[in-house]
Amino acid sequence: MSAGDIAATREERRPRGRLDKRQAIMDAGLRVFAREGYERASVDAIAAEAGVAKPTIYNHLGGKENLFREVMLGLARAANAKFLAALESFPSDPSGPAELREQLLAVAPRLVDCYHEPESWARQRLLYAESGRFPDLFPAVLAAGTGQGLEVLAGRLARLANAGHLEIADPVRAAGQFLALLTHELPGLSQLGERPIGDDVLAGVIEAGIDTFLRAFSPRPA
Amino acid sequence: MSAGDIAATREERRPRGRLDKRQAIMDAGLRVFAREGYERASVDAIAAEAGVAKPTIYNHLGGKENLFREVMLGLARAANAKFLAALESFPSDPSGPAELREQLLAVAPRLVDCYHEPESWARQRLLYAESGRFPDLFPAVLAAGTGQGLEVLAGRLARLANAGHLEIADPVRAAGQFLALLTHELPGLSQLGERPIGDDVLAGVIEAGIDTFLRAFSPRPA
DNA sequence: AGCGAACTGAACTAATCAGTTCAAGTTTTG
DNA sequence: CAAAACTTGAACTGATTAGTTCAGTTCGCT
Repeated sequence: MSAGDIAATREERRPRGRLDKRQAIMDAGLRVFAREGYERASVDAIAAEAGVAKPTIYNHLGGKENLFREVMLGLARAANAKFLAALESFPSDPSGPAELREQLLAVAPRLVDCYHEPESWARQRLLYAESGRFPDLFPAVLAAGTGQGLEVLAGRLARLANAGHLEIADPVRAAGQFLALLTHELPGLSQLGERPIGDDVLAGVIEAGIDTFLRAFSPRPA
Repeated sequence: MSAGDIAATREERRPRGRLDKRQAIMDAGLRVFAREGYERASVDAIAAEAGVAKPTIYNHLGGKENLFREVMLGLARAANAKFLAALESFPSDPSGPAELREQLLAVAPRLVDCYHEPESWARQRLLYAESGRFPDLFPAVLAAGTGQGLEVLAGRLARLANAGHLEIADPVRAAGQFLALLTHELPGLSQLGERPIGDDVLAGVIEAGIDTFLRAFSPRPA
């Protein structure tokens, strides 16, 4: 019972059944990978943190490499879902420039949040760290994650342009620039996610990004 | 002449001299760290690739952790020097908007190059990967590297604003946005440095970034 | 020449870890 | 209830690694 009571302090009741062992393993895998990195993360540590025996990991996920891949793809899918949900409140028919700015300022924090939450930092850092050893991971994560959101955002911008609220030649590129303007300071400010950013600082970054974007893409008076 | 020649140190006459062992170790360390990551890189492999016995590494650099730190700081310093050199040809007194744009388009590839060369990708990826285990590394690399360049670029922008060529409220923030607009597509396009980017594609990215920047920060007609 | 410092190669320690095996226990299901 | 499937803990293998030690070699310098 020496290994058990460590896990028992975290989960009050450990169902020995085989129900959601897989999800528990993936959750623990994410935590340990994020904390230690791929190489230093030991399968034993993941098993202990998941409250599961080591062979169970091999039963469900086949091994460390596959577990890592599944964790990363899960992160990408979750991030994409959250990003798309945030895009739901993207302005689609503002009454004028002032309302457009207001609505952009309202939705931007939700979009930036997608880049600033711990899972996003973990995803990005593990991706940067391990895309050398997992060459298929970067395209896969991009496809399941940010890539799709960028396309949808581009569509939203194109609609605004079509309605005369913006002047955009290349919506996909403009969407990338929009996100870059909103997020480029985050790595430095948050020390790659290891330090919180003050709400006022974040609001300043967002406002500056939105204003630069609007100055660049607002229709010019003829 | 002896410090830079890494390619020849393989099988050729190996100078047992004591002078450039340290640099050979750091060069080999960079290569192996970039190729394998910190954890997977073995000191034996670095010693072999440097053409040096293992104890020599411990004599010169004290151990794996310290070697890694030195490699990262060396990368940051070199990147900073190259960035500052590129900034020498940043426009300082253009005759008008057209020449300003032309001069920006001329200097931008040199700046973008600083972010697109292999050492830059290695630095960024190792920094993202290991800043959890080396918490002091991120601030140190930022201070020795990008941080300084950003300040200098901000100064250049402020001079342009002061001369009436641009309208900039916060030069440091504008400098960050300038670089973000120029570089935000690089990770995706180059697969974190593992694939080359076509010159025409890169030129398109640069032109789009410059144009967005200029539309946002050009003086408005009163 | 010759002294002292640096370098070498090789072996050695102590530790870690991925993945496997197995006997015994538990859950699910027919 | 009973068979089938899953889980557990624990031990074990095979391999790798950081860091150290040391006797002998080579180099720089006077």
